[in-house]
Amino acid sequence: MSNTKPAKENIYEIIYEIVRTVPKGRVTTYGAVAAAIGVKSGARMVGYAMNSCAGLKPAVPAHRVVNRNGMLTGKHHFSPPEKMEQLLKKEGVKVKDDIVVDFEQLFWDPVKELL
DNA sequence: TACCTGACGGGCC
DNA sequence: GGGCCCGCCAGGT
Repeated sequence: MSNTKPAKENIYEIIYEIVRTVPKGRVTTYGAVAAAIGVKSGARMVGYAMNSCAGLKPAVPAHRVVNRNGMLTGKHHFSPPEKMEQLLKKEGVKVKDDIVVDFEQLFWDPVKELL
């Protein structure tokens, strides 16, 4: 059937695809990705998907995904956790105190781009 | 099988 | 203006 909504089995793949669509030097939020997949208030699910993307190929730039406050809440899930801010800094994103500097300026809305 | 936790967000008091 | 609570979905124990 013309399922306008993808099977929940693809939800994770959709999330990974969107996260991979984030350009280098930019960052997005869980809520933005959740809204992009059509799951409102599903930010939790997005974060959970990130945890499942560890060691997944192709690699998902989960380090470009931060919470609404621009804080690297999921850095503790990296190995080592410093890898997250290291990658961000390496891409030109300034991170201080586990928070993305000028986050709103580097914020990249997948919904806006996908539209 | 059922309960609880978990990378969050938003609304309400 | 700040703090607290609830809601979402899935996976693990």
